[in-house]
This record gives sequence, C-alpha cells and structure tokens, in this order.
Amino acid sequence: MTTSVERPLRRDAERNRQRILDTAGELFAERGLGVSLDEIARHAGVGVGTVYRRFPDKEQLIDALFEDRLAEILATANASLEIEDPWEALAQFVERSLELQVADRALKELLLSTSTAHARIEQGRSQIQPVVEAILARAQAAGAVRDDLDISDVLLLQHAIGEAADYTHEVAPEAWRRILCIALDGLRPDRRRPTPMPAPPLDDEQVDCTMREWGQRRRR
Amino acid sequence: MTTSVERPLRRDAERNRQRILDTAGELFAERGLGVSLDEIARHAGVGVGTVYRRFPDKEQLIDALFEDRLAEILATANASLEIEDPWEALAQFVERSLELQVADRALKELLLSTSTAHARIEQGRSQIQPVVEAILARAQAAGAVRDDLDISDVLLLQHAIGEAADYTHEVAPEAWRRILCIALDGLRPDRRRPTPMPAPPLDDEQVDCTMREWGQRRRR
DNA sequence: ACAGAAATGGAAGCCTATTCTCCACTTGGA
DNA sequence: TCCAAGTGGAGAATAGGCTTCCATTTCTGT
Repeated sequence: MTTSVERPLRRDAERNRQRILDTAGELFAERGLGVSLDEIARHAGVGVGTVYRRFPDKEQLIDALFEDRLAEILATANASLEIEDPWEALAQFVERSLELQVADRALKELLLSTSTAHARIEQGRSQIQPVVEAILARAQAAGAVRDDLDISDVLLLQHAIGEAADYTHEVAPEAWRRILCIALDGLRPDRRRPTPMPAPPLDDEQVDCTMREWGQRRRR
Repeated sequence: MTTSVERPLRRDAERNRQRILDTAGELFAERGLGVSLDEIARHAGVGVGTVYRRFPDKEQLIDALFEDRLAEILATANASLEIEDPWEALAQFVERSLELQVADRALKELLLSTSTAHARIEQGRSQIQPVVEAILARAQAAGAVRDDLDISDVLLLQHAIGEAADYTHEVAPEAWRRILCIALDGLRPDRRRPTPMPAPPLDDEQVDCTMREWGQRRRR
C-alpha cells in the first residue's frame, strides 16, 4: 500500500472537511438520505469538487457520519436494560429510540433498511438487536407485556410510528406521541384505564396542512 | 361550447381506452402514483400518444380511475355505521379501509394527501370524513373507546399502519394485521386480555428480506 | 518572502427519467 | 371505397443527479 502513511490535512482542508460533515448531518437529519451532494456543498459554502476530494462517494460520507449515531441507539438500549421495572424498560427504549429517529430522518432510513453498501452501519444494527431482544424477553417474563408479542412487532411499530411522525412533522411535531401512547397501551397484557395522552390532538386546520404538505412532498 | 355533442369513440379506440384504464389501475395499485405514463402505455400494448389522446394529462387519468374507488371507502364507512355494536363498527371500518389501502397503494397516497389538482377526489374524501366522525362519536358515547381519542388519531393510525403494511408487503402481506390488532387493543378504554393476534410474526429471515427489499426500493 | 504542494470552486460532461408533442402511417365503418 | 379517426413511437423539453477536470487560490515550510 502506498497510502499507508496518513499525512495530516492542511488546516483549511480540515476545517472544510468538518464543515461538510456538519452540514451533511443537518441536511440528512432534516430531509433524509436523498439530499444531493450538490446541495450539501452549497450549504456548506464549498464547491462540489471539495466534497468529492474528501469523500470518494456519497456512501462513504454517510458511513463516516452515522457510525456513532447508531452507537447512540445502542447506548439507549443498554440504558433501558438497566431500568428496574421491565415494562418501563421496554416503553422507555421504544420512546427514546423513536425520539432519535424523529430528530433524524436519515437515521431512521438507515435503521430500517439493509444495504451491502454500508457494512459498518449494518454491523452497528446487529449489535442493537440482541439488547432489544433481552428487553422484550424480560418484560414478557415479568408478565408486563402481552406474550404473543414478537421482536419483529417492535420493529414494525417503530417503522409505523416513525412514519406517522414524518407525516405530521412540520405541523405538529409531537403528535406521534399520541400514537405511541395508544400502541403502548395495546402492548400491555391487561389494562384498566388508558394511559393519558401526552400531546393534544390535531385540529382540522392542522390536518389540512399536514395533508397538503404531504401531497407536495410526494410530488417532488 | 363546441364539444357539447359527445360523439362515441370508434370501437377500437374504446377498447384501447379501457385497456389503458385497466392497466393503469393495476400498475398504480401495485407501485403507487409514481408509475410513468410510458410504462402504462407499454404494459397496455399501446403507444404513449394514444394515452395522451384520451387523457390530457396524468391527473385526469388518475381522476377518472379513482373517483369510484373513493366511493368504495365511503360505502365501507356507511356499512360500518349500520353495525349494531359501536366498537365493532369502528374496528371494522378501520380494518376494511386498511384492507382497501393495502390492496391499492395509489388509493392510499390519494387518501392521505391533498392536492388542488384532484378536485373530484378531494370532494370524495370530504364526504367520508363526517361518516367516520359519526362512527367514532357513537363508539365514544357507548364507552367502547377511550374518550381522549380524536378523529385525527384515526387518520394517523391509518397512515402509520398502512405504511407498515407497505414495508412488509412483499415478504409477509398479512403482518400489518398484527400491528392493527395491537393498535385496536390500545384504543379500548379498558381490557382484561389482549385480542388474539390474527397473523404469525415475521421470522428472522423475513425481517432480513423486508429490510433488504426496502433498501433497494429507496435507492430508486 | 517565496516556491511549490495542497486544496479549491464550479462549469461541463454524462447519466437517467420524466412529461408531453407531432406527424407519417394505419384502420374502422358509413 | 374513402377519409376522418385513430395510432405508435421518435424525440423535444425539462429536470435532476453524480462525477471529473483544471485554471486558480491558499497554505506552509524554509
């Protein structure tokens, strides 16, 4: 290998590299992995050429960015495993993990799809799975969750609720918590009263806005 | 108006028109409103020109197709309103409406977004809303549903579960029923036992396939 | 202060995909 | 038989993405 000696970047280059990483992080978070490199460059105040000089292609930029975001979810899962109440552990994990996904659209996309292009991210995900399994198993053993619940249901619920969050994101950024509340209530083996809703419902105008906004986004 | 006399189409033209409508219906159902007119023409075995001769643009083709599909949902809602048990009425409506949406991706897209381009469809949707409101109000009056539930939650739940259905569609087309089951259990004001799940969970391999497949679809 | 290596910007080339137009040709049916 | 109605599909127009290239600018060590 001729590139084995890593010579440090020139100071301005290092600054630009960081700028690109930061900007890409923000744009991906806001609008998903679809954002073009042209746009990232523009927002970062550099030329496209500069982006390509640092990151051979889009995939590698993404890898560089999201490795540690996945670690965050893993940490969340582990933290939940420490919570004494087995039900609280599960509920907290789902809620916290959804919060992260809602705050970062690209993270959600990476979490829910597999691609051979992102080996390192793939690996991050495979570390999370067993922890979630443990959280679920414990809750089930304690009789805190319906016992026909499967780990795949947890994944699907996250996808479903995450999508609802996207839907209302611009208009009522907390509305997804209502759906989560309903879903969590549905996970309990028995229940006397509904859990109080953590957010107000959408009014007619908000529903209108949401649908109009969604229509426009689709059209793009 | 010079076009007031509607002269009938030549027989071959009428046959082609129907072919286009049928094919478009199938393709839209399968892959959503994103399908191109070129593709519709190819599948219908006609030239693009023929499509444009019959339908000035894509919007009008869509309008022509989906007016009666919306009527179907309206009929479903009205039918549910006839059901004696107020809880069953709500549950059946949500389930049946989701079944229609799962079977037709384009229908789902139209149902959840607003666009000035589709006035007639817009109008169809506005007829459905009050019926759903009535179904919900009745269930609430009977104490069959948690009373902090709002009509907007029903919409959001449909969006969420419909999306989950899309996610697993290729691999486990019935999996969404599990999520619906959980959500419906979450809507009840109290509950001693979980409702039995209506479908088996996904196994590891199915989860893998789902995620891989989803990753590929996104990339397009 | 200067040489020269490193880094830069962004126009340009090259994709792929879409919607929609146009017209030489074919076909149905009075 | 004849001609208005109908047809197919090449291609214009538009849009948007990724990637390359190189004349120019900026840094850094001496």
